[in-house]
Amino acid sequence: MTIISSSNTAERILDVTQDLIQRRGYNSITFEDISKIVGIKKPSIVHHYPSKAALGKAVVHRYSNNFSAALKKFKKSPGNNASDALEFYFLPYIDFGETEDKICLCGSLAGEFTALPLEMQEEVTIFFQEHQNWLESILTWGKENGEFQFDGNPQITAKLILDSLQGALIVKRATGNNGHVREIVHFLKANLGVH
Amino acid sequence: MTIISSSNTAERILDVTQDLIQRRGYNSITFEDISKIVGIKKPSIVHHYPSKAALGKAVVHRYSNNFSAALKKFKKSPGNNASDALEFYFLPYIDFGETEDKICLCGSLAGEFTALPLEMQEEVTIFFQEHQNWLESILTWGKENGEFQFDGNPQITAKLILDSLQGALIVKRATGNNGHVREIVHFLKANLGVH
DNA sequence: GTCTATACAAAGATAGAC
DNA sequence: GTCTATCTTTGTATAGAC
Repeated sequence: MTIISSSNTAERILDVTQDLIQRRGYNSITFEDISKIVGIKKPSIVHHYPSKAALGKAVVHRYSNNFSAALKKFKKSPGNNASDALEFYFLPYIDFGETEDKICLCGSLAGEFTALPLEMQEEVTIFFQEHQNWLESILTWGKENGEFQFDGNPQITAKLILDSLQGALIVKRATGNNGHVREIVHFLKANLGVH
Repeated sequence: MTIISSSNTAERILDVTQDLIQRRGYNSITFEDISKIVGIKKPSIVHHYPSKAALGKAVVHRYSNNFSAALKKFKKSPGNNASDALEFYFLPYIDFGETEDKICLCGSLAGEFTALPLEMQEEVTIFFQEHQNWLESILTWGKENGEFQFDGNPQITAKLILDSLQGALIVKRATGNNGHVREIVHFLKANLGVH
């Protein structure tokens, strides 16, 4: 067992590809775009990832797993309450919303869902299901301990939060309104009775 | 001035292209895809629309204008109240949500926003701004006459409604949950105090 | 207004040297 | 692990006949 399990280049290819998909989508980017930014030639990408679909799948898989691991870890950490967890969940959306043109990786891919290789579709589906479930568990937790006050059940409330965050990112980018995501987050919190 | 201002083929090209973009996005579709469905050859498309960007712009422009005209007309019609108007607004989203894989045309394009020709970006921007404004006016109307009860101002509430509907469509398609959009619409109405 | 033929560029991918 | 060279297919677009 080696300590370094993958070359630095393989990771950098993932980083650059993820960034490009978040900005421009999957179908419009090419090996040429990626290779120029990484500073290698096209066949070097193929050496690390045998096809564009394989590269795409690796990118979503890493993103989804990193996200899930962070959520799971945060929820289990002692000293955090439901409000902290929700605040933690909002952070990446706020960050993306403050860039010029970045949206959630899976939000970007969901916009082209049916034009995606099947192996990528599967990863995107899992991402949204996990996020719905995690949010539902946080809302249930916060409602039971009195941190949150809201009508409706935690499941549909979780869906509304996820949908509105994903929607906020694409609408924000298309309208150029930099405060948009932050406003939505603030409004969602107010509607849960937290500040 | 002629009664028939464009050939039937030109319209059918728009119809097919719009449908394909709603299902698969802009960058993944080709003249070949469109021509096969319309039943003509590729150069015949170019005869009607000189470039893919011009065709794309024509599609968004027609969609956005038709949508705007319907909204404006409905609001002005005698006998309609704010609740009717909101219900009217939800209809296309519910319809898309009940298809296998269709989302809002502009939601689809917003997902690839920065990979779109500039002339298309401009149309998409206008679409979202007009919808935000129309929703805000409906919410203001309904709040003032007592039809709606909600915290927060009409502007941010309008944004939340638009964002959550757009987000609901992409999340619904990616998760395959057919009831998703209908649930969100029901929840949004409940939170405005209407049934 | 539609077609055949074709130009031209770009894409994903492979072979094989270093 | 990276490169040059190349293959094959596909995409947008043009020319010009019918």
